[in-house]
Amino acid sequence: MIKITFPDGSVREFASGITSMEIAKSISEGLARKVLSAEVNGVVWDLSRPIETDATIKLLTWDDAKGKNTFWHSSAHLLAEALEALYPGVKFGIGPPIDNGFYYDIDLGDRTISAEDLPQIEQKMKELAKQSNPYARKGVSKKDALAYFTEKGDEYKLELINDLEDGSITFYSQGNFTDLCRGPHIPDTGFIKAIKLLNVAGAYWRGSEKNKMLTRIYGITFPKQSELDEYMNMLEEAKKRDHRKLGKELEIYTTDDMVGQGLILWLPNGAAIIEQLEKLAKKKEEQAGYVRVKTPHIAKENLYLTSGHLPYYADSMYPPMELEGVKYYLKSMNCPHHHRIFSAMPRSYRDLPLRLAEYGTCYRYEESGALFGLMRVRGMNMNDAHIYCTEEQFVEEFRAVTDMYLNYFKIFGIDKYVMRFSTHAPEKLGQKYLDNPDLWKKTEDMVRKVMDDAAIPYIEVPDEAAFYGPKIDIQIYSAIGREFTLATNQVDFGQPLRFGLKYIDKDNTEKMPLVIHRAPLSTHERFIGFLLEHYAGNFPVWLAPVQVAVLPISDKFNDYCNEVIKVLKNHEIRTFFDTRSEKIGRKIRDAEVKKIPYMLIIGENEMASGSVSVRKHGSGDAGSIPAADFAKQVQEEVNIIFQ
RNA sequence: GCCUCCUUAGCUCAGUCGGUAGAGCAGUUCAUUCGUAAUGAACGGGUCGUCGGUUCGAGUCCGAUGGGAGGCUCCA
Repeated sequence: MIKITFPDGSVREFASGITSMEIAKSISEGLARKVLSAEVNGVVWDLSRPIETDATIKLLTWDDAKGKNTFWHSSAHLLAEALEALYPGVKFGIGPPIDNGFYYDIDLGDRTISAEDLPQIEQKMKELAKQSNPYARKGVSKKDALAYFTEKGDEYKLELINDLEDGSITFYSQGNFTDLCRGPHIPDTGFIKAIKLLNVAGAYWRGSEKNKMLTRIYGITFPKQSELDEYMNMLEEAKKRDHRKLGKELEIYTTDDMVGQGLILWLPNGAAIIEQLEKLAKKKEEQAGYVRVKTPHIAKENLYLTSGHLPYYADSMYPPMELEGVKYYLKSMNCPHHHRIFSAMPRSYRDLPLRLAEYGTCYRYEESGALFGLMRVRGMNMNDAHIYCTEEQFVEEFRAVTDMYLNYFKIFGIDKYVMRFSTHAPEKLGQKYLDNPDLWKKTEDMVRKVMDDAAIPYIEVPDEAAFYGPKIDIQIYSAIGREFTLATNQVDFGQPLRFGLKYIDKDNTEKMPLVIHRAPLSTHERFIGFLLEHYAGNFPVWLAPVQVAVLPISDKFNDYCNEVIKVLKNHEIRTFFDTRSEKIGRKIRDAEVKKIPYMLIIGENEMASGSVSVRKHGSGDAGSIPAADFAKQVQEEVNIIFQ
C-alpha cells in the first residue's frame, strides 16, 4: 500500500501501482470525466501512469493552468495527426502548448498551407477527436528512437533526439500518429470537443534566423463548444480595441507611403493628447526637481563613437549624412547629447543630483517586419531624462524615479504590469557586460534595496541587463494580450566612463557620477498606442482631444451656444461646436461615436435659464446646471490630475 | 530581414467565367429648425497601390516592387 496526500492535506491509502485516473474515479465519476492530468510530487503526469511510492497528488482539470497545458499539448498532437493524414510526408518540428492554445511547426517541402486550408484541417481534427483514441506513452531507447525517425525521414525530430539522454526518451502515440514527446497527455482525444485553427505563420526552426523557416499553425481547443464561442467573441472585442483601428476612427494619427513606414503623422486629435501628456510630464518633473533641456535631432559621428552606439548598433541607426567630410547621424538616443550638456561646464557635488529632462525625438531603423502601428516605429518622442548623481544619492534618486512611475500608473489606472529587474551574468563580464564587478554588485544591490524597501513586486532576470548597468523594465499588457516594454529605468556607469563625466567633490577631488536613464511615459507613440487600447478610445476628460461637444437643438440657439463656449474656453476647456442643421439625435450619436466625454444639449429651456443640459459619454442624460458651474466642474476634474 | 496572406472611392467593403467599375458611410449643395445614438433629396468622387508580362481584351491570370496584416527573428 502507498500513501497519497491530497492538496487539502488529507491522506488516503491505495494499492501500489494505482493510477491517477483510478484515484479520480474513487473520488467521484464526475471528477473522473473532468480530470486531464495529475501533478504527482510536483511533476505533471499522465493519468494512466502507475504510482508506486507515497506521493502528494493534485488532480488537474480545465480550471488549472497546468491542466489546460496538458489539454493543449495533446491538441497539438491531434493537429499533427490530422496534418499527417492530409499531407503525407510532412515533417514535424515542435508542437508545444502556449498561453492561449498551441501550435505545431511543420515543413511541407514544396507545398504551402494558407488560411483557406485551415477549415479542412480542423474538420480532420474533429473527425479524429471523435474516435476517442487514447494517448499511449512508451519509453524507447535512443537507438530505436533514431531508427524510427530516420525511417520516417524527419530530420527535425532526429536533431531533437540527438540532444537527449538515452533512457529518458519517450514516444506518445494516438491513432496512427507517433511523436517524440515528454508528455504528459490527456487520456484520449475524445476530451477535445471544440477546435479552432487560428492562423498560419512562418517561424525559424529553433528560433534562429540562420535556420530554415518552417510553417507554424496556431490553434486553440476547448472541452466545450460554448467556451470556444466565448473565446472567439473575446477576440472580436479585442480587435475593436486595437489602437490601429481606434487611431484611425478617432483621427488620432495616420501614416503615409510618401513619408515612410513607421513614421507617424499626428493628426490634431493626437497632437492634443500629446500636449496633455507633455504638460503632465513637465508638471511632475518640475515637482521632482528636473530641469528641461532641448537637443538637436542629429549629431556628428564622434558622439556615437564615444557613447559606444557605433559601430555595434549602426544597423538600427539611419545611415549617416556626410557633408564636408563630416558624418552626421540621426540620434537614436538622447543620452549622449545630455552627457555633453553635463560636461558643458565644471560640475560640483553641489550641482548633484542634476536631472536633465527632454521629450527628445529619436530615430531607429527598425526592420520593416518589426514595425507595428504605434507600438514599434522608426521615429519616436521619448519622455527621457538622465539623472546624474553621486553613489550616496543613488538609492534616493532611484526610489524617487520608481515613485514617479507608480504615481503615473495611478493616474492612468494601469494596474496590470510586471517590473522586470534585469541583472548581469558574472561569467560574461568584459563581453556582454562592462568589466567592473564591484560597480555591478553595488548598483544591483542598491536597486534591489529600493524595490524591497518600497515592497514593489518584481521578478529578477539574470543576464538581461544593458551593457552599462542593471535596469528595471516595466512590462505591460495591451488589450489584445500583447506584452511589451512600456518604460525603463536604467542604471549606467558605462557612459559616464566613456564620456569622462566628473564632478568635484567636497574634498576637492574629481569623481565620476552615476547616471540613471528613465522614461516612465515611454514614447508618445507607444504610450498613446497603449492608452488607446487601455481606455478603448474613451479618454478621460483631461486627455480627451475634445472635452465638450456643444450641440444646439436648432441654429436659433447658436448665439447662446457661443456665449457658453466663451465661458468654457475661459476655463481652458477644449470644445467642438456642432452647427450642422441635423436633428439633436444625430448630433448626439456623432459625438458619442467620437467618444467625446461631455455633450451639452442646448435649446429653449437652457437659453431661458442660462444653463446647459449635460450628457455624459456612455452614460446618458446627467441633468442641467448653470453653464458657469459646469465649466468650473470640468476644470476642477482636469486640474486634479496636474496637482 | 524571413514565411504566409491581403491590397478596388476619404472609410468599410461588393465585383460571377477575363469583356473598360458598384454599394453603404463620409463629403458638397439644397430643403428641413427638430429635445438625448443616424431627416430627406441631388451632386461630386476611382488610371482598381506601382511597374512589367500573357491575351483581341486584365480590377480579375503571371512576375517584380511599394504598403498593410498575422507570425518568426530583432528590440542599445
